[in-house]
Amino acid sequence: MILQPVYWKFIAMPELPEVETVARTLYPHVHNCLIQNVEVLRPASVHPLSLPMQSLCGCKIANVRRRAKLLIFDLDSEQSSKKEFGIPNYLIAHLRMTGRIFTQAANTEQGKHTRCRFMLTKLNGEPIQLFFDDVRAFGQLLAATPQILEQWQFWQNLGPEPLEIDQAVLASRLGSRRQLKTCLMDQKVLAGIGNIYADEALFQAGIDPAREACSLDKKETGRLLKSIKDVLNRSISQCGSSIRDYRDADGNVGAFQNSFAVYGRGGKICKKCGHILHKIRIGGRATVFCPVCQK
DNA sequence: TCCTCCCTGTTC
DNA sequence: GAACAGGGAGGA
Repeated sequence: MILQPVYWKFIAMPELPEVETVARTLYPHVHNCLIQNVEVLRPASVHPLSLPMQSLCGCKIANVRRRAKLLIFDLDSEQSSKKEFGIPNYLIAHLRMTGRIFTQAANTEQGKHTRCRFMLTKLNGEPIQLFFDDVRAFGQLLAATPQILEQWQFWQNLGPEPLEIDQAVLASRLGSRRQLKTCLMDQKVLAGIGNIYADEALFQAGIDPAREACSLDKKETGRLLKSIKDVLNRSISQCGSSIRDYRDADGNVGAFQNSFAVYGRGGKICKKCGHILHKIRIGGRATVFCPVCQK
């Protein structure tokens, strides 16, 4: 079944599992679509290193995939009509907090928070639109060549994908004395984990988020990696079902909240031991943990 | 290594 | 009408 745009356009706070889901569900809608025109409604939503968005005109979307929290459209640029701008190989979107990318009918008007819209045509000539909406306007689009990616420090510094590493790699990434949770959210250490999944993985592993990253022994590192992968994989698989559930929910757009053990549950009862969950700040971010279960 | 800022809708 | 949500840049 192909998910309709209305279901996945409401995903909030996109971390690795959410961006993965957007990539998978967007693919069938935009694969082989030709970019006919681009309208930038908020210039600051285009990354400073980006080629002009107009350079995307004439490019065909060959694939949609994820790296870290980035959504990447691989482009086939053979028919690019705006060669004077340079020819991009990728359109990359960082959704940050509230960014959303979704298709709409060709005659749909832009929304209040639409930052950029793309007019596309499918292989059969049918026109559709691709919207980039972003309430808090933190998200950015980047039309990039491989040369631009070489200059993009954030891209160059991205750590490994957490779903693809083994225990030895994780141990080597956690060598610093910084607080463990800060390290997990650092995209240079691991790519794709944000506040939600850091808290959830640390709870599942039973490890205190404020510990020094380098203080974990072998057993704890193994447990942490298992928990990270489990939380991410469960979310990726639940994501589909949660999104489908959304159809029946009455305006409640927070599809994943129901399965969180700690995130957003400060002051509530720990589902494992019944103790009150503590809420503190680590690295400037709200952090919820169980002082009994997490040592 | 840690803090502040960006941005706006929601909650208190 | 203030506090809060937070990823990452940039400065202390």
